[in-house]
Amino acid sequence: MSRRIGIKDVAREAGVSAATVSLVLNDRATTRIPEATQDRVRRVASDIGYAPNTLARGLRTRRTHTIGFVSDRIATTPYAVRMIEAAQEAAREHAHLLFLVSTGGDPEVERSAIETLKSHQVDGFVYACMWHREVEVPAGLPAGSVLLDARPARGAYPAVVPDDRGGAVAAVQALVDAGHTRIAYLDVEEDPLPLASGLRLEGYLEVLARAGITPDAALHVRGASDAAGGMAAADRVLALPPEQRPTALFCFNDRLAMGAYAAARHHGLAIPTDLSVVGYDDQQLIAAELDPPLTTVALPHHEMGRWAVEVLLGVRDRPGPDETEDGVVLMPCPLIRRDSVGPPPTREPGRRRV
Amino acid sequence: MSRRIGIKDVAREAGVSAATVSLVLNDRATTRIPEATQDRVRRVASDIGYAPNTLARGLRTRRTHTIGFVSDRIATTPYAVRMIEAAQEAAREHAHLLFLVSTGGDPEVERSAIETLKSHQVDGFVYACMWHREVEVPAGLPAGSVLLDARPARGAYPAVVPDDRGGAVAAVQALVDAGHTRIAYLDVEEDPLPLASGLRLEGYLEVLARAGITPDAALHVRGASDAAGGMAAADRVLALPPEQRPTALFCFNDRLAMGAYAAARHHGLAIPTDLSVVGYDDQQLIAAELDPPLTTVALPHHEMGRWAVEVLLGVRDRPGPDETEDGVVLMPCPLIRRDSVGPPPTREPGRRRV
DNA sequence: CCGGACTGCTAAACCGATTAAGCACCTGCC
DNA sequence: GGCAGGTGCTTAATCGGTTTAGCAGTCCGG
Repeated sequence: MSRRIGIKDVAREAGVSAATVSLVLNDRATTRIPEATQDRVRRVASDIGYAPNTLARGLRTRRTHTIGFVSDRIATTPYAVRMIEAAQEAAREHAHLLFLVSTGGDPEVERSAIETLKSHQVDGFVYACMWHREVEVPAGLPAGSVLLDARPARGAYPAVVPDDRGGAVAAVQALVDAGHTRIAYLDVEEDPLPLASGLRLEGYLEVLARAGITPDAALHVRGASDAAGGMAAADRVLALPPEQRPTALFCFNDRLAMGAYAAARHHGLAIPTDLSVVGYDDQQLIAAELDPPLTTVALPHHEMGRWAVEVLLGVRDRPGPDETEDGVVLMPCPLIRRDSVGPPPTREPGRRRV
Repeated sequence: MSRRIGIKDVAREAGVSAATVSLVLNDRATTRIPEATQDRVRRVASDIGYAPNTLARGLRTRRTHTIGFVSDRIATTPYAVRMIEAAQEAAREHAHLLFLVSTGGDPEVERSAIETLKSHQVDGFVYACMWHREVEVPAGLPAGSVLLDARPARGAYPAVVPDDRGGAVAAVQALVDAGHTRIAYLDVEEDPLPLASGLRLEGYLEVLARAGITPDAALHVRGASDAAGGMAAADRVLALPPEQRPTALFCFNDRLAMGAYAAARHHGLAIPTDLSVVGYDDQQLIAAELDPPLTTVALPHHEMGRWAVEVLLGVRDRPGPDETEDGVVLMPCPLIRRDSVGPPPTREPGRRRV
């Protein structure tokens, strides 16, 4: 193959200097170069199929139009990937390219990935987690990097996380609004507890308090973060004596909710007639497929991913202090209403199904 | 911030020329430069924190150590993302970085993404689909680009797709081995039909033929690609008269299988005692969470992703013609044995459950 | 007719590396 | 003493652009 077509070729063909071509194609100092010349240059450029070499340009301008997106994992939880998709989309809208690196959470890999990206002269970094976490920002991550689904243990970085507390408030409020007063929280059991666990608990308690409902410790149960754990946990609260038994379940996530459905079935309870259930995460594969479809709270992965690169590129104003908590912005988690919430049963909590 | 540390700084500090530094740090022409000097250069480089500028190097050497990964989507099906993860992992192992672009399948976006990536001088392209498809390779995609989960409609490109037919063979064979002779295929209903649908049907029929089982057209049913569709389709075959009713279901995917579980429940059939079920895709969220856990066929996303970049980088030999079909390599789909397959019921297909 | 301002460009340095060509010095041999 | 050959580097060109400074030429006012 012959040499790539460069700015010089355009210059020669158009009968001007390379400098002029550069000025024209970058709309620089445009006043000084007459339209006629500009048109000619542009015509020639497109005729001979000129394409700029971003490398060369970046070398000179020190802006490469690339972003390093470093993430602990990418494929753990299915929908967190939306963050990446949204980040890439936002990057594309602003003519940037995303370098994707997943480190598996290994600090050494992380460090070396950051160095590599720096040597590629990325314009900035997004440091993402696939779970809402507090992170020790890796040494070497430049100031101004933005944190995604992570809050910095120390240091000031723009950061965005889901508003787990607000999401829980919306979920539990929906239950209260439907008339429930005995609402259980099927929490997750993990070591260490995810940040979201405590935040959602706060939201849960906040709504109860506002509604004048005294929290019942027996209604806060924990289970492993899967359907089996959800089933076991739900089973415990559903086995309580009738007057103590909850009429609604707020589940830490959709998998627990899936287990709760199974437990409800075993107890002969129909959803939402006898028991209302709200999940969290809005995992389509579960939430939409369950029978009945699960009312749940969605994680704003898309919005967060977009936010991160827009802030990084400076095309979105960083929020004022009122929108943030300790400097990290809380992205709202919308309640997705489907069919698993209804009013509490009026009398006996339902008859057995066959 | 002061200027970046460059090769010249190392040169000055070590008392040699920039050329020497370059030669030493790249282990070039090493015979001509004495160990003492080399050590000194390397020491200085690390002392003053020299990091090479990959852009400058790439400009000169015409190798940027970057790969363009362009994909129709990234977040549609959760586990397909593993392809990206594996591709990135393989790239990292060979000191390459991945530019991730998702185009949403829009040809115009695709075209422009490819141009952008070219202007960034990527060393090569992976063109990926999130579903096994035949694709019209976009104009502008250079020869030598590798196709991932896609087979080219025309033109010769290295390409890898899952061996859907082989996966179906494994699945149905497991059923036959368990003793089943009446095996239904719960196929997907979509327009157009995915390639996988036909291939898995071929595998299904192949096993039946080998086992001397005459296929029963009534046992090949289609449903929408979700739990509801699976339920409806399963319902149809389970409602057949006892002597025609299948004792095992091979499902196009795990979501259909999930629906089949529900249908089985409605018919009072226990899995695997009364009915055996095999899925496809191994979507953890479904397959592992179902009760009982679903035996299914896994898509080799990880292996395919890795294959693509290894072939692109020339570190893996392209397969001989025996491993391929029309020049595209078929990556095996392993059967994941869980608990949804058992021998067919001996007499009556089970009593009603309470 | 001269000087200043404006117009329309170009020359050349620069970004940070790689690399081909070659220079200066030393040694050894005839 | 002269020359070949080896050693240990350096010089300078190059990759493909951007950008600053400034050069010619023209116009215009005085």
